[in-house]
Amino acid sequence: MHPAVESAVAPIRVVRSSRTSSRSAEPAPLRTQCSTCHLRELCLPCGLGGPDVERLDGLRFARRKVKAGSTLYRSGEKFGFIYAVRSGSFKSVLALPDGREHVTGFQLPGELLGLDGAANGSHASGAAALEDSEVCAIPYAHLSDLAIGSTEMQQVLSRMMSREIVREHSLMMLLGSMNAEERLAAFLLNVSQRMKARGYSPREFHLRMSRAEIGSLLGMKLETVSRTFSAFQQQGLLDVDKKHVRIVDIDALSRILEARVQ
Amino acid sequence: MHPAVESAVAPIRVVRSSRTSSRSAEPAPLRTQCSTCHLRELCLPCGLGGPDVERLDGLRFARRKVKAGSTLYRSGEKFGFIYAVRSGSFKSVLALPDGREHVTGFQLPGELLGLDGAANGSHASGAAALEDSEVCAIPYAHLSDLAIGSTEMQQVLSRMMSREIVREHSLMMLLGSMNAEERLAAFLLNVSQRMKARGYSPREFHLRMSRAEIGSLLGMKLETVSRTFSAFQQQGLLDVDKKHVRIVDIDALSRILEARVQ
DNA sequence: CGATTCCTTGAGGCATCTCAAGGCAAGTGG
DNA sequence: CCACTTGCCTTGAGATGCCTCAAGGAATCG
Repeated sequence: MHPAVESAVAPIRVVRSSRTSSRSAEPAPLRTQCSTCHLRELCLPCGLGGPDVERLDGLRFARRKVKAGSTLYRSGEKFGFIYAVRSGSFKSVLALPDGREHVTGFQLPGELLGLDGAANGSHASGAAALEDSEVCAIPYAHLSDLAIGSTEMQQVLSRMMSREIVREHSLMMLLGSMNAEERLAAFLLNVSQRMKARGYSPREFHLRMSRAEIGSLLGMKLETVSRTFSAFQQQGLLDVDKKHVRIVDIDALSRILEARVQ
Repeated sequence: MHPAVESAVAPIRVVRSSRTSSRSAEPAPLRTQCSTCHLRELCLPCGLGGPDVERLDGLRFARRKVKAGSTLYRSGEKFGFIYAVRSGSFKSVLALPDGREHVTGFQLPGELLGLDGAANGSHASGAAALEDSEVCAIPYAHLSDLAIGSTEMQQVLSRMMSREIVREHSLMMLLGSMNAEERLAAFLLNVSQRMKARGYSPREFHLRMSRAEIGSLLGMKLETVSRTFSAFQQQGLLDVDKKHVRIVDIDALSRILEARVQ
């Protein structure tokens, strides 16, 4: 990732949608209001009513830019914020004592980072930007305060956490019982779906992460990731050029999973 | 653990604090109060103050017995409760469409079940008792209500969820980058530690789950689990007799992990 | 323009899976 | 009480999918 990653790659830009531009964005200092954010529906898992959003607005979250390759927070760091990706993308990593790391997830705009910190008051994993990115830094204490008065807000908070649990469930599933092709197919379909949810093409996208990072997430070596990409291309499922991926036959890709999961 | 696990194993009983015995426990119908529960410190992750515990007591959670092998809830079922294991033990499983299942965790007394249900209002995984067991059924809505008034209660809730996230992190780590011996060593050390936290011997215990279930959790076939047990025994690390395990050389077992995780 | 990073591909090795057989313990019915 | 079934565990032998090691190419960066 990082500096280099962009390369001659995709022009597909991340976020940046319609209604943002005119107000509150440009001359704004570095604060954000949820009510005017186009990622609102993605960040706040469903049904947060008007009054609650207004209260959220009261907090006016600070934004924070993160350069490609630099970290948003590190493993072991004190937990104070959860972060919502505004633009760009991140990886979550568990650091091993010896300096190696294990990727536990990639985050796209509208997705949350840092939820694991609530367990002990310090982050179990770290997060690093895969490209120049921006986040909303949400003070966890403030969020908790808001939740004290509101069932809804309370539930949103729980739902966010629970979602993370469910997400990891399926990753465990993948790591525990799939072969290389199934893993990569699952990964690609997952990315595809998330891109779609963000209004991008589900059939064509740029992976901001390296083969090694994909491998780390999926529990395989980078060579195997590369070979599996090649295999998919040969089978006519994908069109791959480095980090640019076009899904040619999404049904066949799905069938790879169904074959195993039946 | 409890009833059965004890067997020839550890006599060290769990918590059992001072003020418990005399009141409210015996003739109780099938309701429980947290304040008098010896698993309190395990269920409620740290620091829930007096007033909050009192409010919890007001809920008087229903108990529920679950026969060995029967399910507490199934994947897809409507989410209404979270459960705290009182006695016995459980497995959490993700059901695959074809009927097979993947174990995502084992729960001991004082541990919680069902947290994944908050994401969508229905359980992503199911839970089944590994032996005759008993749980507290905690209505999620009531818990949320309590949390509305209390920062502390609110945080306990979040902490419980976050813990689950952290727990799954390490399982992903295991599944993603360890070999068979490391996986089993990690599993055994984890069980050992949890037994210890419950006042049982960390060196000798009964595994209530089958080789196949351990394998499912750890991402290996039952034969490999069996072979790895045998290997550990030959290396003088364990004394294994079916489900009864005695850890002979816990340091060597730890070193197996450190070798990889360095 | 050399250094660096990342990706691809090949060849061979090994860890784990697959398939198969047998043992042990508990439960069941005659 | 014994024959039989059933479920679970163990162990062996062979197959294989992924890893390891290695080399080369392409793009980026300073």
